[in-house]
Amino acid sequence: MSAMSALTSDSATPANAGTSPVAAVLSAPAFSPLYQQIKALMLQSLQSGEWKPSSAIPSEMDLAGRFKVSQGTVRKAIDELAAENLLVRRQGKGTFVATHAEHQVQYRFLKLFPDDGDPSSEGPAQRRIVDCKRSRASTEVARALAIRAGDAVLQVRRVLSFATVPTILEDIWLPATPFKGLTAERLTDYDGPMYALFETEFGVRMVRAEEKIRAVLPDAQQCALLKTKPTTPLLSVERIAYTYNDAPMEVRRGLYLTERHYYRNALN
Amino acid sequence: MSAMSALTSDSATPANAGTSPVAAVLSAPAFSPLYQQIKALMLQSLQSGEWKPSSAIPSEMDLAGRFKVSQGTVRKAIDELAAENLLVRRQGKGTFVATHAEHQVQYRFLKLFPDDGDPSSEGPAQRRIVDCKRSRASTEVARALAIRAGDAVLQVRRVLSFATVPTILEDIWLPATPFKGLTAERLTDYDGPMYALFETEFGVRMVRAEEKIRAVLPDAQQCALLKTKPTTPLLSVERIAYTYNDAPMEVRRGLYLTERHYYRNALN
DNA sequence: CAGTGGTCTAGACCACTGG
DNA sequence: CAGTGGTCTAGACCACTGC
Repeated sequence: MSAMSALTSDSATPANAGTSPVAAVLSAPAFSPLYQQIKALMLQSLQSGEWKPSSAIPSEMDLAGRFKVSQGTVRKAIDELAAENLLVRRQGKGTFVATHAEHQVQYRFLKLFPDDGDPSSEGPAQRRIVDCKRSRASTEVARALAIRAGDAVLQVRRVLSFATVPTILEDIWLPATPFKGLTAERLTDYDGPMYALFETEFGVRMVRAEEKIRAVLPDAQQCALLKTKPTTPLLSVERIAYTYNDAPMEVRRGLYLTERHYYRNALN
Repeated sequence: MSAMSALTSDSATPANAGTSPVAAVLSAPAFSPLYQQIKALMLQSLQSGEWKPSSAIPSEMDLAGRFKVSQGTVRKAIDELAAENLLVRRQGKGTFVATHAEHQVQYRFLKLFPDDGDPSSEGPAQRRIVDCKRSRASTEVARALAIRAGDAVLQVRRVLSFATVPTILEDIWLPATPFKGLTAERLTDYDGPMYALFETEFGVRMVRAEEKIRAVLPDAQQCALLKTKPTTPLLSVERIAYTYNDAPMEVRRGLYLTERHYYRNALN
């Protein structure tokens, strides 16, 4: 039964009934629960674009039928995807593909807050695109983006100001191929988080990121753009952002002025 | 049946069967799933010290019997407590109260890593207690610790060095009452994370923390302790650490030298 | 081998949303 | 009202640990 199922185990004999011959031979157990397999299949639907950002995915009962498993198993797969912020559950409405657009929780990856802790107190950020050009990847950028040194990249430089005070200077490197057609105009005209534009215009959804933070002093050019003195220490925030499958899709280096702001982090 | 149960709903009629009269009157629904109530009860056992760090809690079946609910409901409560790092599950062995002692994952709250990313490359940190004295809480410290300004606090200053290079200067404020008896000797002699000592000696377990990070320049005294120049920018890391119940139990201000290290953060 | 946590099922009912 | 996610149960079997 369920001969067409792409899954390892049979629905009539749950959970890899009787360790498979393969597993018995391999030194690595390679045991994978059913819900992990369903999760992997759902990830493919997200990655392939079958399920688009902000749209609803099939109901739990639908998916249970499609995958020939019980609702509870689908539930557990969705639970994990929701915990990773790939899906959003809304009781009574359905389960939706997460997005960087819409919602209050814009700027999900920006951890800089004004001293009073209330982002709304200073209104929306003013964004100025300083530069947007094609260039070639340095060895460092290439390594971070998992491409070859010298490959084409798009390079963006911008300044974010809060309450008219220049506060963030960012240099951004993007692989040229997925982001073909990105221009300064498009960045300037778009009203919303940059990652939302990446989703809608280029089908690239940033899923997670890692940041390395240091304290630095700005050089002359950076001082000019941020209108600071060369003796004012700044936060250097190096970010690598990843799409599905842990594929790096952006390198970003931010310089944060922390005289009236701080970088907030929660330790659990 | 189950007349002795401390829970809201009856095991024969699951999940608040028929919205309670109280809830119908109150404007706030005040609906709480069974597993949340079990979770709260388990939190009490942790908080009261009935279940001690690193020891095993009763098995899921035991708890299910004790609370007169099914194993699945207990499971969901434990799942959440494990996700919050309060419990640790070990298949085949049991569920254990998490601790800052033992295990590789020491220094869970320290996010500073050497440039090569491998904490083991530079060996264990050398710790030097510079000072440990009784004093009175400033208004800032008092607010953070939820005590009154002028209340007694313990103040600790220490320097951490990696590969003999002074790298972290920390000022720590602790409420005097729970930490009565803490001395410089005890801190110096103890071999392990400070939070592990807090657990074993004072029964205070740090559960989570929040950090505010800025870039600063050191003053003369800080320069002397870290052996740096006054023009070397440093990371200022202000931490408030909380025990159970979101009760703040420590304020800490760290100065991190980031010439050969970086503060790592994962964005999800 | 017994005991633990981990997975899976089938079915029931509840809470929430929208037409 | 139908449809969705959310909770709860009862029971079965699997994977892992240690005696």
